[in-house]
Amino acid sequence: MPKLPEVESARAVVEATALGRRIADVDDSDTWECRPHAPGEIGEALVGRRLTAARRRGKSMWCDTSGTGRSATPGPALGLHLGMSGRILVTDADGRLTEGGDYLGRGVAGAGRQADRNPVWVRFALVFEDGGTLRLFDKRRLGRVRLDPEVDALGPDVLDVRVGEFRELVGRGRAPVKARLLDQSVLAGVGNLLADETLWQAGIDPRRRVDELDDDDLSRLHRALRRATRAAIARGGVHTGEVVPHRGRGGHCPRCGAEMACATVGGRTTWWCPVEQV
DNA sequence: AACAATGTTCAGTC
DNA sequence: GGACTGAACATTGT
Repeated sequence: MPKLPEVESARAVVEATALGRRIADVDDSDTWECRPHAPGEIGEALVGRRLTAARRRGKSMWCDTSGTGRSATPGPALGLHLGMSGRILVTDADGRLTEGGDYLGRGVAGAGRQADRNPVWVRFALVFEDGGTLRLFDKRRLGRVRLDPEVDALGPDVLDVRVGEFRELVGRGRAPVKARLLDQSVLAGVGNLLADETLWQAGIDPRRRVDELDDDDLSRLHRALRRATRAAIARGGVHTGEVVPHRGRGGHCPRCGAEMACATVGGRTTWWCPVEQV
């Protein structure tokens, strides 16, 4: 379930395994995943080019592309949004995974490592001249592939904002604090689970309006967000959080044992500890 | 078998 | 008119 940490892992894999390989063919036939492009449009723009960089901002990821043999002018960027269930696999000429080619990265034996590789879930693919591939598996089909994605509308990446800027961005307005954390135009990269984990660690009720938070609240929130994000990246996913596994009916706060509360906040299912989060 | 879940987008409301 | 809310979207697991 890709959130920022998974996207960062995928980006690192693409950077390590897919750059510099000449694109010989493109499967962009899935018109939903590749909307609003027509079939063949992405292929036409990319064949003959190479990926030159893999970038990420929040949960958005994209690759820069090189010129072709004829022209040195760089090609369009290739946006690869993983949505909710997207995974990227890179293979070599023999069809084997290139070293590190699983988005989970090294050393993480996540559940579904094999399960999510059903061929029918390949929604987009690059075929390299050397016979290898870069494939986007996306079970739930909420991902998106597009040329020159709009990334300017996104706020700064979670890990790039320091306390001062964080207070300024998050403290503005009067939305519930969780809704603000989820707003990608304010801060890029926080998903539903990471928001819950962060608020639990900071001891803040997700329904609190941001204009009711003081500097100390915002500082704690900032620290908790950085900590939760880095931990999730290091461990290979948001699901490794401290409180995330206790979301769900009958769950209890892993610190105080109180029964977790549940409501819709910011349009998303939200779980929190009604005792410690105030 | 109906429904919850997930992130983004878009239409709508205040 | 900016800030905010809620539903739609596709698909699958429960």
